[in-house]
Amino acid sequence: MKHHLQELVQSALHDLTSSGVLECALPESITIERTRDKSHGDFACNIAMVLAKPARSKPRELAEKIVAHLPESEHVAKVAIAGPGFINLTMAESAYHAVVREVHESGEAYGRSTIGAGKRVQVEFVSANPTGPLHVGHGRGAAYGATVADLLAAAGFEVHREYYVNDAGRQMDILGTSVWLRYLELAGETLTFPANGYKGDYVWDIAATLHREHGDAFRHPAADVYHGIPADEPAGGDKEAHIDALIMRAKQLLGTEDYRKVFDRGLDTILGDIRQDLEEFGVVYEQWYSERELVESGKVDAAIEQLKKSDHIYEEKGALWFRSTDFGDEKDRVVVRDNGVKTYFASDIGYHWHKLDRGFDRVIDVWGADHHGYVPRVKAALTAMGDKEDADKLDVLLVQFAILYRGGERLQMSTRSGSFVTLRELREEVGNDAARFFYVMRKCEQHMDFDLDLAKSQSNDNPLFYIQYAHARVCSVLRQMEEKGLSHDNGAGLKNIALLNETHEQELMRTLSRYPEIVEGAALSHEPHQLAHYLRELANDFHTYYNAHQFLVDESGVRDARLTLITATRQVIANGLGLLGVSAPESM
RNA sequence: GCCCCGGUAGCUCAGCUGGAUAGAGCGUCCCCCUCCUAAGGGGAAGGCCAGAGGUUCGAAUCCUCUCCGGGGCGCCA
Repeated sequence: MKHHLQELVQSALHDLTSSGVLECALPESITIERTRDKSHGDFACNIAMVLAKPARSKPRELAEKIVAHLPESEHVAKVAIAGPGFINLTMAESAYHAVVREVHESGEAYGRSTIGAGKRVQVEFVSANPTGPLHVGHGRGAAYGATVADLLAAAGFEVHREYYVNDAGRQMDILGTSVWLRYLELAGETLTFPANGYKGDYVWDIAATLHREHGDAFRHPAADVYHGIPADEPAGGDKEAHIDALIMRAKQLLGTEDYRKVFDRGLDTILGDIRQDLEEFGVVYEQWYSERELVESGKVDAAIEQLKKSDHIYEEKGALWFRSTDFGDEKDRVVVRDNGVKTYFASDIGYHWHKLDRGFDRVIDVWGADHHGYVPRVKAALTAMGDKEDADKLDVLLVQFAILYRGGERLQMSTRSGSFVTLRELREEVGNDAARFFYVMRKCEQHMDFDLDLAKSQSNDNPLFYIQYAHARVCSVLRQMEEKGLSHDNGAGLKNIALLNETHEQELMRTLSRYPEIVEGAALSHEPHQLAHYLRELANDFHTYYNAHQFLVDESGVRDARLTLITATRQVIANGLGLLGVSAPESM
């Protein structure tokens, strides 16, 4: 609908320039907006005011010329010039009738577009270290990333969803070592667990499995394990040095092969749990990209070489530094530590370099807001290795924290307090639908208060309930219809569509017509909350209509037309909820 | 100290790529079931858009400064 109007104005402008009446450059796109106030028609165009200055003309005079050249359209009922020079357009009722027809013809595809033109977009999200189960903070990134990806797909982009698995590096070694130490305890050794180790119950579970499968095969006397290890923090030492030494000892005593077995048992268990958790949450990936494979393929080294070649690497205090300050970062960054170990940043340079190499037109990273300081250095590396254009292909979307509330009380989310922290627990408490919906109800850069009681409530305080109820109500009406021995025919409904002349019906049709614009806008701006808010409005229009009018009336023409309208509404609600990863129940 | 995000109705938030009288839900008050789910609907009250400057035909929206919240600034990942 909007695109149609843009074309009309475009054509008028074209006429004016080619006939020499208008002598100035035309803007790339013409802004057509929905009016806030119905007395201004359905759409407003500010083009006359925008062009007034370059065309050295008065806005209203220019508007008159444009209006005079607007091509005829069966869908436009009225054109008026108003205020400082707005061109107000009123659509014919037939335009809205056409929308209802289109909803039924397109079905699940209504709202999808081709504006993405098949451009390849990679969306990388969650990517939590597989050192423990996902917590509620990851949940927001999961819901947000998955929805952005689905919206982009609906807008015609070719989307590649990816999880970057940090299955290499020090944190994973700490996990492996933690598992081994717990295993030793289960095998009967007595030891003091390191302050910096992973203390969650899941580590015990993994250790138990390991012990069940391998018996005492990996057992070594605690005295040997701790011999010569520097003191831990509680004993007045450095917890980092302590755990690093234990990792070294584990590798030494177990040997490469056995260490890998212990390590992989931890990794596979946790990663399997994460995959299952996400899958149950309706979050699926095209690819799980392994950091270990990235490192082993030599891509990280190649990236460092590339930086060396272009003279962006220098050595200082035994470490290798990337001169990121040349590209606007606030300080230079270490890529290889003085002990020869590559930093996480080094892997990330290799990873992002490879991302661009894979030919994506755009690359989106969804990160927690606490990583914001990390953005300039990754962009710096991409610029250093390629050019500014490469770095510009990367969009980093930062997601702020969610704070959980229950009974008006803020929940402590520390692991220690034992109060609920994992995504799985959240899903079990409020359900997948509410979790998905509430996570994306707010802009990602907005700090979010997640009210658990609200998410569970069955009333219109709860926007999700309210939307799902609208869907269920339509289904209920159809069930009632069958009970009355009536039947419904969309074809007949569409033939009688002009009978829908109640204000509530026109309102509802207008809202339905906005859906494609909402999906497109939400996709391009990476803002799922726009869709969530829209669905609330649509549900509101429906509930209002439901209260004001009876659908199952005796007159079959009106009845068919009304049922056609409400089933179209049901379709749009289902489509919208589908994009948010939420179900559309037939009864509640 | 530097950087990022936020500050809009009593509460939670939309609106922010500048547009016409600033919106929604909750809460408060009033009203609506002989009728398809009242698990719903309608209406009212409620605002110095944190503050001060600037840009312009026009600013909640853009720029600068100040104040108040939250987060981040490792040879951690």
